Amino acid sequence: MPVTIYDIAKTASVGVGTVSRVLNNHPNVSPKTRERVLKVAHELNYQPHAFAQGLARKKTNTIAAIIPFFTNYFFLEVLQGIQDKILTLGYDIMLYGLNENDPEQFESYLLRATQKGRADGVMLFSLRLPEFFAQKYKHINQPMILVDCAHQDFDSITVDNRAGAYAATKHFIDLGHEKIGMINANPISPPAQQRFEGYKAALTENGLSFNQNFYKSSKIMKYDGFSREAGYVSMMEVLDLPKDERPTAIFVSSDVQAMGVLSAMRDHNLQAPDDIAIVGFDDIELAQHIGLTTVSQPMYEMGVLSVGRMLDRLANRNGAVTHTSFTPKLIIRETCGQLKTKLAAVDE
Amino acid sequence: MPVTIYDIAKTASVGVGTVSRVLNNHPNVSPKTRERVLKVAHELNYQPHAFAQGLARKKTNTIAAIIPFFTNYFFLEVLQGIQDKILTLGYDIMLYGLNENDPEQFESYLLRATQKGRADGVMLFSLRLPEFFAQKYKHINQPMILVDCAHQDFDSITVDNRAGAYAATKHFIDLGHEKIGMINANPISPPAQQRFEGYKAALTENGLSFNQNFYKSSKIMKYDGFSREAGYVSMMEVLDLPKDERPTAIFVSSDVQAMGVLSAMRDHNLQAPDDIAIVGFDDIELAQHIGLTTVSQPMYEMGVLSVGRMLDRLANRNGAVTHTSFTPKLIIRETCGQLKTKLAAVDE
DNA sequence: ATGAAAGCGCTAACAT
DNA sequence: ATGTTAGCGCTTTCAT
Repeated sequence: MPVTIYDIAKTASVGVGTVSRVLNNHPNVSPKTRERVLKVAHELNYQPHAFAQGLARKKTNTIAAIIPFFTNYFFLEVLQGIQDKILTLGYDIMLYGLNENDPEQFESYLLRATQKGRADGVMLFSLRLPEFFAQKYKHINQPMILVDCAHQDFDSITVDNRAGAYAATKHFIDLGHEKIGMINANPISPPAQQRFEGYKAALTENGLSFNQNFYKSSKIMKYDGFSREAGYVSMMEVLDLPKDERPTAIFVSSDVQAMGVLSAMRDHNLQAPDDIAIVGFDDIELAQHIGLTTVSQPMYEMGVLSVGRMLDRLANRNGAVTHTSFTPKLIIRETCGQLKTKLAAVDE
Repeated sequence: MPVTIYDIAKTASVGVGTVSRVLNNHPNVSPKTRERVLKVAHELNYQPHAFAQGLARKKTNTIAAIIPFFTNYFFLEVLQGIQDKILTLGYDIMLYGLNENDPEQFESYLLRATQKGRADGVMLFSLRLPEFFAQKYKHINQPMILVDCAHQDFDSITVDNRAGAYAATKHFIDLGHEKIGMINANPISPPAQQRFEGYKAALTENGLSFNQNFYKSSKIMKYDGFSREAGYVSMMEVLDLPKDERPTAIFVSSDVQAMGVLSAMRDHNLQAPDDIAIVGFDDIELAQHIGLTTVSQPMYEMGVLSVGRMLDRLANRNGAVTHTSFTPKLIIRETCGQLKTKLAAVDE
């Protein structure tokens, strides 16, 4: 039989109110009754009932996290940041993981996460918030933090995709490349769009012109083109070009795509960086293993920060909406090659 | 102001009991009142309060999952199975992710997950259950399912590590290898121990003897030796041997370790399978990318099954404890090489 | 400082 | 078939 505060009250010969007070560190209770109650509580091995507490306090101490599993390492690392931080704050995480980019499932999660008495707030990851839901949501008294996606009416934490793409492309330019291509995911996805813009800006701001032949967007739409297969297919298109019409360097909009790109090259007996230099985006764990130069996002930090934002918001519902953007970092490894003039000296 | 069943009752001119009955599909309510109540509930956009329901029903409809994040893809895939299955059953997942193999954090999670009114059951992944906790837990009326770990007193779902290791080793034998080594994680970990047994059994049952020089267990203890670094260090030890005293094939106890093994080989200008053939274990996503032959576990299925077990157990607390073991499958890719006699014909 | 009692929003037993 | 009421286990106001 589970022990309740009534059991404690009876054994300690006090009222339940007093028990509740000592358990919650309320000031108005004499030191000796406090001590006595605490002792009894401990002896009885008392544990508060989470749901009963939540109901009475009108607070669940739970945060719902809606996360697309298919972002793999991205989500995994962000989640670690969240977990570490939230732990110290006494909150629990309710997980809603999307296996597919399925709008219906997404909506059912959204509904569930926003159900009364389920969670104090919801964190949404890498998912475009449907506008109709955004409107509806604003009337619910429950904060929502957007991570790796944005909407003007909600707090968001993102990464500056444009800056990352710019840095990657600029690096190629600094290395002496002039024929710089890009293999993009589906440009309908905001990150893909932003990365494209960064790429193009780096080109034009540095005296190079954008060449349509060097740019391929994804033909495979699964995961918005952020997939190995999509990268493979796009690279095959590039390799269809006569050798001297090909780009000498390619910025790929994600590391998974870069995997496919590298496979395609291998199938043509080509190597990076010797034949074509490659830079990816994301810095998934794999990237390190294969020496892929890429753009790294502070995922763990983003997770930590998002929890901070959530708690701020929980404490102050009416503060101004904030948008925080992290600047990603170029991680130079092998696949981008070195200064073109030195290339002859490079061996694998 | 959130709408409650009292609001519905008032508007529909019925008692709250009736409202509750129609909302819960109880039989004793006339079709027309049912319809009326339903209509009002819909118009008022009613949502039940999760915690209030839980308190009254003495049921949270939540399952706690304690998962080591550092198992990466293993956990990710299992989690996908769980999520897909649990979704169809109206349960939610409370996530407790371990970032490090930290016993203290583990215990605090265990405590939290088993707190009254927090979750109806807990699923424990890849984590050795401390015996003292197992004893204590048996008195709690809350089922626990063990996944990828085992304890005689609790339902468990595991993979037959021994059989997987046997299959991997046997494959080397079939390929004509005679000097077959193993690079193991920390043998204190049950999976490592079991994989070692399978390796040894395959050797001795097929007329080969176990050679201590060909066997290395992990010197690096982080993650029980299931790490890239541990694999790297162990392989370096192997490569310290004179060339003709080295094994010609090595079974590695995990894919992450195999990554390190491959790096070590690269640093010695060696290649798999040409110089030394390699087979891993786990079939992480990476394995496919780099052509690593490995042993694959039905992770998604295990997740699905674990949820099934949990619900069975929730429905019948006193049924006999079950232990289910999946047989893993050898996935043949490039790093194990082909029949030794044909080797000359192979080119990368 | 402390006890009694009224909620929190729901379910379920008990009347009728 | 339906309304009323007593919990579920806790917090918090209101007396004292």
